[in-house]
Amino acid sequence: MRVYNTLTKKIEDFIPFEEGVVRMYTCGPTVYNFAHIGNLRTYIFEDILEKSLMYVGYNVLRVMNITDVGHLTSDGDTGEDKMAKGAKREGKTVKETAQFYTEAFFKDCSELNIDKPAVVAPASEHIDQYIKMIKKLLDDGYAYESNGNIYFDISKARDYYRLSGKNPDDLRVGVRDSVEEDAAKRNPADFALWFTVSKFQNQEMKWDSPWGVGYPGWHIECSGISAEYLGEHLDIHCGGVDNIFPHHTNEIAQSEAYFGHKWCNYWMHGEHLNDASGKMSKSKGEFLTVDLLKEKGYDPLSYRYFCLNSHYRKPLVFTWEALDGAENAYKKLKNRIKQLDRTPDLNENKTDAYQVKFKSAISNDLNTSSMMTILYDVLKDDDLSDFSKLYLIDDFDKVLSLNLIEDEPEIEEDKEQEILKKIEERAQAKKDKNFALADQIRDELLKQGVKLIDTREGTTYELV
RNA sequence: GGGUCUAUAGCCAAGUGGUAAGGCGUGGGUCUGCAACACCCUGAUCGUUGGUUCAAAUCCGACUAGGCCCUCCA
Repeated sequence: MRVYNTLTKKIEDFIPFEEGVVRMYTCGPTVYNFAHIGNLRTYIFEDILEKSLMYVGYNVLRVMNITDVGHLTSDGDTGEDKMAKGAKREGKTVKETAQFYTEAFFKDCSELNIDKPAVVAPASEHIDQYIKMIKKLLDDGYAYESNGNIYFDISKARDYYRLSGKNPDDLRVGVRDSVEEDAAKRNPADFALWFTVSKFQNQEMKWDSPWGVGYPGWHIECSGISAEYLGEHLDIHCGGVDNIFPHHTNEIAQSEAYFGHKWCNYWMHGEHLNDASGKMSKSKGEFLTVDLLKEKGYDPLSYRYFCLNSHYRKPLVFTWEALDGAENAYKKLKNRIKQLDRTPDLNENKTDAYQVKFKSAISNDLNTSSMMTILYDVLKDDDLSDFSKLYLIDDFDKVLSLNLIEDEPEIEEDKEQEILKKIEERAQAKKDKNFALADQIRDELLKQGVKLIDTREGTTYELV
């Protein structure tokens, strides 16, 4: 399997530390509001990655954090704490808010067929782990205390900027107006590991620590949780591109300082979903959620299809027109599959070749678009029995997760008789050229969820 | 200002040096009482411009346009 590694900026062979096992960490959501479909794009990518790894034979150990402790509300560090603001808006405690949006997040995921990682770790439940790490970083001289807070000294880190490719001399502190410089830091680029003093004294969630009552910095959360569940070597770390700097950069600095060796070999980042005006955000433009798509009558899986037709490392522009196209294509695809004959008749030597092709699409840095093409090739192959097609589609769907094959809905005996009777009546009406009656019967059945299909061999039906 | 990514038909998109996959849409057609379904046909020389090469969408340079990041947004 070959993947693009942000660390080396190259597509390289994937080799895990332990043969056959992949330790994978994915940054999870901050649960102060609903996720928008742009957020979800990244989770779709990670889901495809996990399933692809399993498809080619790896055992995947995957961990995701849930950020439920204080972070800031706006893009800069002004404003209220995100969690606190969310809670206030809802008239709930921070904990209740976190709970509510965590559930909402996983509900969205499930509608998009995104599997829940084996371990889902709320940041607020791993404070001891962060304290343990921070202590060691202080002991080893990587961190220092200043004005009540603990900071990481980036000058001690090995090649701090290597993930982001940035040049420290060119970084500007406070490029965005809303960002203020923290005078307590030795180097403006140092970052906080533990706060006891901050602009947000009204934190609802605070914990005791050797340095006083306070709360952890954002970055230590992922390093801590990852260390706790996945140990000192990580194979793949994922997230959105916006996390490359500073979040992942800081994670590398902390974790490697803590372990004393290289920590994670592969860094993979999902590109953003943009709208016509650029980056999608919760504060601007239409707030696109899975629920909104459903309200507008879309199948959430049409959005998954839309994402799979593109590549995770390419920015994708969302328009309703594009989603319409995806929904149309997705429905057509499912419809074609539905019409395949399920009589067992497997053509093994032919299916193998397609599976090899599919694997090579996976190996090509998760080329989902090619995977889709192979799927269409299978459907079009006249030398393949319907059963073989279904076998392959079912196999590919382990990665694609588009519910391509659905069980035939069970139908009761007398209900079936009734439908067949109606079809008879309609056939007679057509014979008599009584098309009004024929159409009426068709409409009535459709209202009951029975769609008639006229073919040369006669009329059949399907349940919709 | 710096970093980074992207640029292929109306839209999504494959392509990793040998003369442009696939999907959606559009238009035309077959089938049909009509419709739906299905099926057939239908389109681009690859942002611009230099260069390397027998050969470039594919490699290198410049330019143009756009996205994202530069302290807590996936």
